[in-house]
Amino acid sequence: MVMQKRLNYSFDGYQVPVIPRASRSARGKGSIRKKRDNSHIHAFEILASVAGNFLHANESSNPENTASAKEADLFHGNDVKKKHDDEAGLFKGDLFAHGTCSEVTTACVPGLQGEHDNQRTMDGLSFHGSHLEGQGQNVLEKEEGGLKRRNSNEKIIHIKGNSEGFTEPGHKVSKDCISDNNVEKSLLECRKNLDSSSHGGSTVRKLVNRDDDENFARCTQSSLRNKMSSPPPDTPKPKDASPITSDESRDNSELENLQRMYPFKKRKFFNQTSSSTSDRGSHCQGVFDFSDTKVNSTIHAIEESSSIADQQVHPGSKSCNVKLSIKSFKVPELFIDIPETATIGSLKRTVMEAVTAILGDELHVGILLQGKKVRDDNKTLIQTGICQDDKRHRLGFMLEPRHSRISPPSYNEDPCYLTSTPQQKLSRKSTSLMFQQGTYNVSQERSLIKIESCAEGDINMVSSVPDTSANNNMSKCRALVAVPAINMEALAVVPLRRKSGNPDFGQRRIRRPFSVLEVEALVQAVEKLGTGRWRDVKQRAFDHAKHRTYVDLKDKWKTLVHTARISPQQRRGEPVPQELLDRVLAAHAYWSQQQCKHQLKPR
DNA sequence: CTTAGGG
DNA sequence: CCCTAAG
Repeated sequence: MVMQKRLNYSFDGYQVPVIPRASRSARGKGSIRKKRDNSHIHAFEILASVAGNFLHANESSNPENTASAKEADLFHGNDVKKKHDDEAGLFKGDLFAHGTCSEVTTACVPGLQGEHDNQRTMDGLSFHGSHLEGQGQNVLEKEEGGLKRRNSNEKIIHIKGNSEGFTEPGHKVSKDCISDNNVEKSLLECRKNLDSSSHGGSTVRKLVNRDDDENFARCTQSSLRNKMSSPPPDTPKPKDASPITSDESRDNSELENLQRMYPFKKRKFFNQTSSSTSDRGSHCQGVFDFSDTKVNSTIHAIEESSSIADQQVHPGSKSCNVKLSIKSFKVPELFIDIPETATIGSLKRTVMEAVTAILGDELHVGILLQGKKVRDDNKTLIQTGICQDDKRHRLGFMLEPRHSRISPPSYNEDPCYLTSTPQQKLSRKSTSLMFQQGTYNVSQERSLIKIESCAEGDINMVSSVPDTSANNNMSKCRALVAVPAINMEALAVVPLRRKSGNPDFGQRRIRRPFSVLEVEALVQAVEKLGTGRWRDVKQRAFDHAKHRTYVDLKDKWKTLVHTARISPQQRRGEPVPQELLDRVLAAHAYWSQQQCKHQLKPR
């Protein structure tokens, strides 16, 4: 693995402009898929194929698996008759034939981290203490506040303390399962490993894909799927779980962690057409800076109209309006750790993601007066002491989870407590993002997350006071984000559905570009199955990628064919290796021909 | 539910 | 990606 120099950017606070309601809703219409994808998300996604980048080298070294060999098999008639053979047969020598997974990396699964030292690589995301409430948190690293890295310095996103719920989905695969020979056996082995959650031993390597749950082709297996998906997202974890060191608990943790793994990269802003930015929901809560209590009227001016302001004015007092102008909300300091080789686009996305991590959806505003949270929504401004005279020194706003129920700190469940300072020990549970069966949803529980200093509590929160405590708190609210140098394209966006709304509330699915790995998997599957069996292709190579429907695959193939035909200059997006495109054309030509033959001479 | 294609 | 006619 190449060590890449990383650049660190630190944002001491991130200004989040107050966005007029009208400006959001990027995608207003479109209908959300009416039918739910029945496939379930699997935390353990196996990459059955190798990234295109690795293909060349591997293919050349292993005659048995060379593309040419396979193609010979595929495109020279012999295999045609088997077109509709049983699936088992199809697994033979195709998907896994291309290259070997020698380049697999290991997912840095929270909870596994530090436990499996034998894992070759632990690339992935690592979040300290933040999320993973309850489940599996016991396995979180307890190291104090630092970013922990495994091996390479890449692909690590570490949110320190404040942000929660983001973990990288670990796509792992046992190397054994991708051995050159006996693919089927390997497959079984793989499944077995997955099923048993690495009972087989610590030698299981995990292949990770920084992408979401997407990229990859995996060892699809229904049994696995069932297993993985069976436990309800909210299945309570055994609180009295045995020490993490036990394989079993580790496995469980692993499963759970994986289940809740959520790519940091998922954005969740733009969705809902008609919702306000602030009610999006967040993974954590932030404290923000409130500028002026009374400023000239600006479009941002907030008069006494909000919940608080709507209250009746204190009887007897002159009803004067309090005008507030929140120029921007400030997000806690963000640390970005990104390779020098990363692109500007990557940096932007990284920052976006970091911000998104902090400002999720379903947020609501909290009011702080003189550092204390004003909990009574029914009080009037004047009753509360917010009036023109207050100026800015006493009023503060903060973003917090919508249903911020602060529960007594459960040190057992919240890893965060292990590393937090007393002030940071704020409720931070149920923050994990999870995949719900059939849909990419963020756990609703995620709304419980908060950023330390922003927690509900009477800690001296922030606020507007431009000095001391605010700064201190701010410094604690940092998010350190490391980003992989590559594959940023794979950072897909995930649709976030409003918890309140009808999930099926028409919404166009977010665009999730295919990664090279996915393309590779698709190509391989199509080479083997042909272009008219998308259902099978899906099952074969994208079985666990619930967000990839067979229609998507068909569409992707269509675009791949198109892409392969146009000049490289005209191509956009993450470049697809020419080798793959060549295969696309070859396969396309081959299967088109087959189709013709079939039509002309059905029998 | 799948395919196949146009949008 | 979406929408849909067809099978």
